[in-house]
Amino acid sequence: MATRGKGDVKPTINDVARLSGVSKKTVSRVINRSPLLNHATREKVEAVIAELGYVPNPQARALALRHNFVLGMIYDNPNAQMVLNFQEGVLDAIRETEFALVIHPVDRHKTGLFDDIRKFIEQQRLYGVMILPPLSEDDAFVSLFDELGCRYVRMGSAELDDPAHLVQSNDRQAVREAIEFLIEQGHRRIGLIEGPEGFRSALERREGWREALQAHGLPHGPELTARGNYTFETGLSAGAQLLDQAAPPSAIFASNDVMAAGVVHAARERGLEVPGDVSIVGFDDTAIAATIWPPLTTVRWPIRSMGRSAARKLIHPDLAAKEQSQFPTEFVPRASTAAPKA
Amino acid sequence: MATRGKGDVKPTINDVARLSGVSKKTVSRVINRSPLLNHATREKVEAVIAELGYVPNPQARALALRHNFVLGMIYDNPNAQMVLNFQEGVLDAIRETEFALVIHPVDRHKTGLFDDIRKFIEQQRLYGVMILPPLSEDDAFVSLFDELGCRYVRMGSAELDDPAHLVQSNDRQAVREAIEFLIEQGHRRIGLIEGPEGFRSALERREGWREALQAHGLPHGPELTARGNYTFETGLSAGAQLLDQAAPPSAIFASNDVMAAGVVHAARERGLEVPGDVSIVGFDDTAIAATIWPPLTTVRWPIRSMGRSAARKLIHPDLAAKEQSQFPTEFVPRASTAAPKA
DNA sequence: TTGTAAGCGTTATCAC
DNA sequence: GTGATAACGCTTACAA
Repeated sequence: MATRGKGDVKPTINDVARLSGVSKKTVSRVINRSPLLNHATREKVEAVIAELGYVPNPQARALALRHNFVLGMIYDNPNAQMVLNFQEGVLDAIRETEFALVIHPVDRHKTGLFDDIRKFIEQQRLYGVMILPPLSEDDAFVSLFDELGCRYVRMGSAELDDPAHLVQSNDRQAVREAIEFLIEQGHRRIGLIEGPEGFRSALERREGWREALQAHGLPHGPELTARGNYTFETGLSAGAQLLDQAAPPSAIFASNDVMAAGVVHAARERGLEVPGDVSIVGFDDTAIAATIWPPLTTVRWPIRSMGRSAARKLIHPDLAAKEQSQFPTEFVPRASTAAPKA
Repeated sequence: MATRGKGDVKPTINDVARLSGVSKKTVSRVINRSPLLNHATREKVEAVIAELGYVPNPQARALALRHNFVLGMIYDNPNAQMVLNFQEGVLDAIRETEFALVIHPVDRHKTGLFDDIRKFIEQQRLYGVMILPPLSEDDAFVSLFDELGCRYVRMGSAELDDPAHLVQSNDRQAVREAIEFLIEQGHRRIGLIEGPEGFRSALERREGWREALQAHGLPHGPELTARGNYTFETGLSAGAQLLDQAAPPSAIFASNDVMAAGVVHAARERGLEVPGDVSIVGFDDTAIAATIWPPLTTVRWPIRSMGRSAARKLIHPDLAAKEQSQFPTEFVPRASTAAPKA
């Protein structure tokens, strides 16, 4: 294995030490930016490092330091696009750094979840982890991270933790604004496709819907809601449930884009025009929002920015508390909404 | 950092050796499944390992072995869903193993791409890498991997390498079958939205289209083709180009699903019914295929299986050459295709 | 079949 | 400020 090619003997710290006439330890000090170091010595060593093209061996450092320069991403999410967007944000942040990203999807319904995560962190000697909803909403994991002495950042839809350990959106307010928009267009019966039970995002989005309707004295009873689990199929069936009523809503807010796409299908299957007969609003602004017909009015969830920030908070723990931890959503009106017919 | 909690001193190989009354080396032999080992000794050591809950330290192994138990995934792809699917396949394969996955997106137009990849492999001391199209189509990378003594597997749309280093689909044949389907439905003018220049997949899919039409003596000239780059927007504009002609095609094959979604939009913008006025076929069968309206007829690209197999080939190099390296596509007829009107 | 000694390339300790 | 020396936890010679 690993038959390394030609003149491929990479320089080590010993080579640098020898050529610059100092000890290993001094070279190590240069690498680790130790403050107590003679300026001249540092420059001399840095010159040799540059000349040799020396790069410290991460495995050796990991062994000595007892941690790797690796960030972990832990998730169990039905929304693939969200995971991918977050991941891209993280990669934005670690580009040009010495850090790498290892991803660790889990099944939250499986027994042994805790041991699995513990093993992952201990084995990889992670520098820090990022945890995505809905797992991030469970404080028990935080205890685990603390016990393992592992930095962490949670992503969530509400204020789950202090700013040093959190990147969040304000889903409740975002949905409130979306519903206000529908009300201004003249809608009076506005349905809700709720997300899965136990998801904080589902709860926040539902409350946003409720608060807006309540503030305007509009109906928000259970006959106007149906539950899905963030998949296309459940959006389809929940949409059907709402549209098949005697007095169907003139607008429907679905708690994410794929479910909204399902509602569009449900409407079409019934010969209903979107937005002519029913307006539809989603949440996420993932790729499908602009891809389906009609283009979907939705709320842009700044997942990529959150991923970027989460990684930065882990890499620079000193700045973590100061850096932004709340990320604004943006309402994106497209063609799936219009004033109601009559 | 890394203030490790309570009674958290993890057992090392020395503890195991001491408690089982053998040398470190013998324990090491047990861990590495050395064949020349007394059965009784092995059992004794394994008992102690189990009792202690000992797990070898991967960082120490990495240092001694000069490679990590880490697989790398290198890509630069406009198709996020494809990347994610492949990634999930890889994760399927490494679950329950000691391997981890680190992902490494790159920009193929950036200078220093080679150095970037070289650095990535050397730094992480990767066990092996998987490389996705279009990068995988460039033999120059193979030379790099060989030079670095790094195992690799390429993913592609045609026969790019020997089976030990390849997971592939046969896109040409897959498209040929899809076009045959349209011809059987009665279509005579069938347009093509081609993928970006320099992509082998784009070429193979175009040739599949051309071969099928040629075999049936049907037109396949440049007036029936337009080029996109696998994005929604280019699908939209290329679709417009085809549909705005004096004699527009009655069916259009788009080289991937998102472009097909763009064509659907282009048709709608012109008041054309899908599939009434124009049938549309995509390629990939990613999530959006079933999500858009009407549900998209497409070719299922077995990306996840390919990812799974790629990882397996890296982990078990001895089996790599024997394991399947060609993965069958599947034609998925849905509602976006029908017989032409007149 | 098993053990001893010497690395692997870094960082930590503690003198000077 | 800087440098010996001993870790870190494992594997690879090479012996026995």
